[in-house]
Amino acid sequence: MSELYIRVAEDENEEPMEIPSEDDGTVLLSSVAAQFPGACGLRYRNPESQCMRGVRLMEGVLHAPENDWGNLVYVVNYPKDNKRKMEEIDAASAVKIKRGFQKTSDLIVLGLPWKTTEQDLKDYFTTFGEVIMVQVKRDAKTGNSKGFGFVRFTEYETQTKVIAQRHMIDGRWCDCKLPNSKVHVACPDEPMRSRKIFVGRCTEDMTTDELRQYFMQYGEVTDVFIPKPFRAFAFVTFADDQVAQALCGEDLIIKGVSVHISNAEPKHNNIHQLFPNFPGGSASLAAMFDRSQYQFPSSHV
DNA sequence: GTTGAGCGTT
Repeated sequence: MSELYIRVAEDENEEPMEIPSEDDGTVLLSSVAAQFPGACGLRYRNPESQCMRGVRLMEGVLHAPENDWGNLVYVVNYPKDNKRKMEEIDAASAVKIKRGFQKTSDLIVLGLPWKTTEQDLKDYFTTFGEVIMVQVKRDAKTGNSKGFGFVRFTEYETQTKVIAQRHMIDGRWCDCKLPNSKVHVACPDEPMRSRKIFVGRCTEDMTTDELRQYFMQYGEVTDVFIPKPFRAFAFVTFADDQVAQALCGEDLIIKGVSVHISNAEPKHNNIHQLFPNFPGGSASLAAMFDRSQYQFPSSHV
């Protein structure tokens, strides 16, 4: 109750980082994840038993043991396996890469300050890994930045890391994403397993932040979408499709309400809704789309 | 000479 900050580290022997607590003495999982992307909880060594203990987590809120965080160093938990760290998860996905041989692709960098140059971008992103291309998109006439650009890394691991976090560049928070044109091109012949879940029976008081905080315990959340006006459901997207698939069919309790998790259906399931003038039947078209790398514009797949 | 969600002239 007394501390404004609690000390958190990836490992007991590593340099701890101070994480702010809330007014009621709790700590938001999102506060931890802001410094340790992908974190799903905390643990600590109980001074009496010398055993590791989990910190109580309810709906994205971490509660102090014995109502007092004390002076302990708390250790970050990562999804799937408490002993497994983010690097090891990345290593696991590196196995997939070997199999499917995933190349790196250009990443779009959104939210750049107007003044940021390509040299600035290169200097910043080189701190993550070797950079092979940077671009700042500019108006052809004036030369003014359009506020976004592109970056390409040599290592796929670097790309994964960069996408997973936000970036403070010249005083503004920026996001790096796979460009729309490249989404799902990375693994063309893999069957599409959605990273997005449908959350049914939502109540109107559930906010995107609350849903994000809740679902973070299962894995890294990359997007939360609540249709407006209220329609009693939401979409949550995870970084890992396995996390999304594992939750399907579950009934989960959020803010005391039972919500139902199922697969997110594509928003558009009729080709002719997208291309009303396209000749011929839809069967061959559908087959074509199954094999294509096309992503439905602004849909929730 | 302004701006702030988005998606790439060469």
